[in-house]
Amino acid sequence: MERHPKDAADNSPTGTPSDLEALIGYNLKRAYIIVNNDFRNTMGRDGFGSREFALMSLVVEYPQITQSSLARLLGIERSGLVAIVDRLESQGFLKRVPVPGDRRVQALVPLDSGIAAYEDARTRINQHEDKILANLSIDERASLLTLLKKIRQHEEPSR
Amino acid sequence: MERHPKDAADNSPTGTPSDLEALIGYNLKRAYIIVNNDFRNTMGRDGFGSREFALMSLVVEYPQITQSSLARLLGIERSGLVAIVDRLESQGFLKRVPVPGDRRVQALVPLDSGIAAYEDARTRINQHEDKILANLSIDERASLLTLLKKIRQHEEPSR
DNA sequence: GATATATTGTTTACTAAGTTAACAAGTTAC
DNA sequence: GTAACTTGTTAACTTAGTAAACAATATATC
Repeated sequence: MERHPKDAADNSPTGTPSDLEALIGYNLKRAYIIVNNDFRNTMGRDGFGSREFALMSLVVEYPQITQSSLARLLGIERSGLVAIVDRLESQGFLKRVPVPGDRRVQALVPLDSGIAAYEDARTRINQHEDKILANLSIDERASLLTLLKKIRQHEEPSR
Repeated sequence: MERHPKDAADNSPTGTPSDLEALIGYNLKRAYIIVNNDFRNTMGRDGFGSREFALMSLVVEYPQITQSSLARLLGIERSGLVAIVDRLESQGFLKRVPVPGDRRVQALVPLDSGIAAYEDARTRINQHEDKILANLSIDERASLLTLLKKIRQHEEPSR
């Protein structure tokens, strides 16, 4: 009952590898969508989204980091960060603290429950990556990482 | 004048490769964003978006293809396709034609100006891919393509 | 020390690229 | 003939952002 009615009208997948399938950009997008969907499924409705996770990861690694630094590291706009930080703060995962030297700045500090949630997410994400990369050998994973980073060299250094 | 004021407050990038940077998912997303942005810049304000291009590519390759087949091939919902097809039709790049055997279906047929626009986009996209993949050798490109396709094997076969 | 320029966090309004649910019209399976 | 399904479509919604403006504060330059 899963069969699609070989549309009388069209002559779609003849097995020919289309132009499209030879494009890195197209494959990158499709792969990204799969990975992102599995990330969501793995983390569940209430868990970290990928932005929240990435942000917490950096806050845990660099306690007292500034929102502007964070935006630069994550490659997103300062304005976009606000909502993410708001959410994480309201969940009690981090707090904004004033910085002595500069009254414009509010440094982000991870709270205990935030660190715990991060560690927890971290292990679930390892499983998630193991799952989506099940078809790749260890070498292939390393290779993929390297290749993606080579593409990332096209990033504007920090704006 | 491009220097960022080494925030007195935070101890951000110490050169340590963060946890985050070791994740394929994160690198995939960052790479995807770069590629997508360059795609947009390459195609310009009025050119094809990536969805329009992908769709036109398949319509050119499989004239008379059905919207449902297209949605399956592209991995998106039928409902999402409608707006894209509307736009391409209003631009005179393709038309919907009724199909003799099945009155529910409207096959998509590329028009001459659509084929021309596609060919044109195609060459610009080749340049775009050459640009974003400039750091990769021919072998590395092939390898990247293969690895991305391996991730794509996790797609639900066609729903 | 005054003034110009820049940075920080924030709000608001916007856009892109989807999804889900519902529907009428038409088709296929039993 | 009826039940179940497919097709294209609309409408309402969600997610992940961007861009522009702003007040408060900091830095640089004369």
